Amino acid sequence: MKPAKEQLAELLRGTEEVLLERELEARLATGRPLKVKAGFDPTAPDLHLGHTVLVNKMRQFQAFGHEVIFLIGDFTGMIGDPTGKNATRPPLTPEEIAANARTYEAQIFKILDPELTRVEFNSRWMGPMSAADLIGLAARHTVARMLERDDFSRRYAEGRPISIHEFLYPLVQGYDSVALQADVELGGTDQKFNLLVGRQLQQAWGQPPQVVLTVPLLEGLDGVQKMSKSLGNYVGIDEPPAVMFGKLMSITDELMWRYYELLSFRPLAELEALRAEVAAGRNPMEAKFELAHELTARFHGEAGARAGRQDFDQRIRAGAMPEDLECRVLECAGGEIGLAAALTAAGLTASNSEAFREIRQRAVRVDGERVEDPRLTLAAGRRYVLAVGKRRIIEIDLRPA
RNA sequence: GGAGGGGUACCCAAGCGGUCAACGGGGGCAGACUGUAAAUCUGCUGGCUCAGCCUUCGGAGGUUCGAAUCCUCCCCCCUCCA
Repeated sequence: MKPAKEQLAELLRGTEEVLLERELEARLATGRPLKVKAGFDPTAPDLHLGHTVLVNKMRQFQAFGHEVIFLIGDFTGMIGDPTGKNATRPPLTPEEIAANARTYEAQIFKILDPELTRVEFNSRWMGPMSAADLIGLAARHTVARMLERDDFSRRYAEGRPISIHEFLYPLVQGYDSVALQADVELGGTDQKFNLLVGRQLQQAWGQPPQVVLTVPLLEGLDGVQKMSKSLGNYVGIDEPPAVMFGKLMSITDELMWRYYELLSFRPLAELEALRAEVAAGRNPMEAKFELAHELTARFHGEAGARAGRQDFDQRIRAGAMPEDLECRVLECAGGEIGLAAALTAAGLTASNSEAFREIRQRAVRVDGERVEDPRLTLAAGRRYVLAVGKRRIIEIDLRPA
């Protein structure tokens, strides 16, 4: 095992906060493998790059020889992390949980070593717990401390309801640390409160309190809001290589460095050197290529990364026609169809009005030829390649109705 | 229960009787340029059979030659007091 100092330096990379750093250093110094826990919601096994910031941190611990515990909160999943608008969630069936767990494993084992990863479900110890046990657990925490949580205090102050069961979520998550005798718990910054409850409960059970290490929430492709599927600014780790590569190439130069810091496995010294090269005049695009390559290769292998790069070069840089153009059959009455109507029917524009606007802006091409006349019609009985701008392109097979 | 403020296009936000399909910003799309889908500049951003027409400003009525703008009722949000 590497010296504690060296481990610590790596572990602090991209980390938001460590409570307490000296405790972490002390435990690393013992030289024994630490139990490092991170919890995941069983209902959303669809990971994107934002989630992998945490998984990457787990990987670091693993690489240093520590025991990483991937905890699936199947029991806490019944509660749902308090948001103020939830009711108790219907419990997932054992089949659903098993299926979600498999999905998780397929995804995280692209980052973590399956041999060295312990997968746990908190229903293992929470399930058998009796009502008396639960009361005993609840007795270890006070309402005042619970209300320290932002979410709760705000709702309480505003007079909005807080259900008793919502208090159980942090308690159960905290008790997981007791059950596992965790040395370290990892989580996003939004998890800080829950992680701290773990420390407190461990003390109540006579265990040394776990070190809490939080990682930032990754900004999405827009560079502003946190990455999330619902905002559409995400890169899913199951997305096809070409899509993943392309999305990563579309980020701003500035955001690229943030992604390097939080997502790349390249050593810090190397990143500093890269940054210096770009500052000295090297094309940032090349640095972005390297980032896109590394991340795409992580989830799709070297071949996938090369394919992504190739797709990008052909379609975006050279502006070449894609090989496998989607072809859609369109029928038209009267043997011909107005270009605008055809664009809309083909799904390239949202409305005829938009189609007309695009034509007027000289953005539309038919068979590669730029169209100037908004009233152009297409005769049925052959195929056309329609394009709006560089990215929206499709082939249609126009048939008489 | 009392007092007041507000609901405008994807989001924020002007407008307060005609020149409003509705200022401005964000987002989105496109064009130019380039180092890529980055940066910058420019244009567009309700619908249609598109040099013309049609329907929008919480909902329903009304006044008027004419309303997002005035009146009535209704619905919904927010702030302060009890």
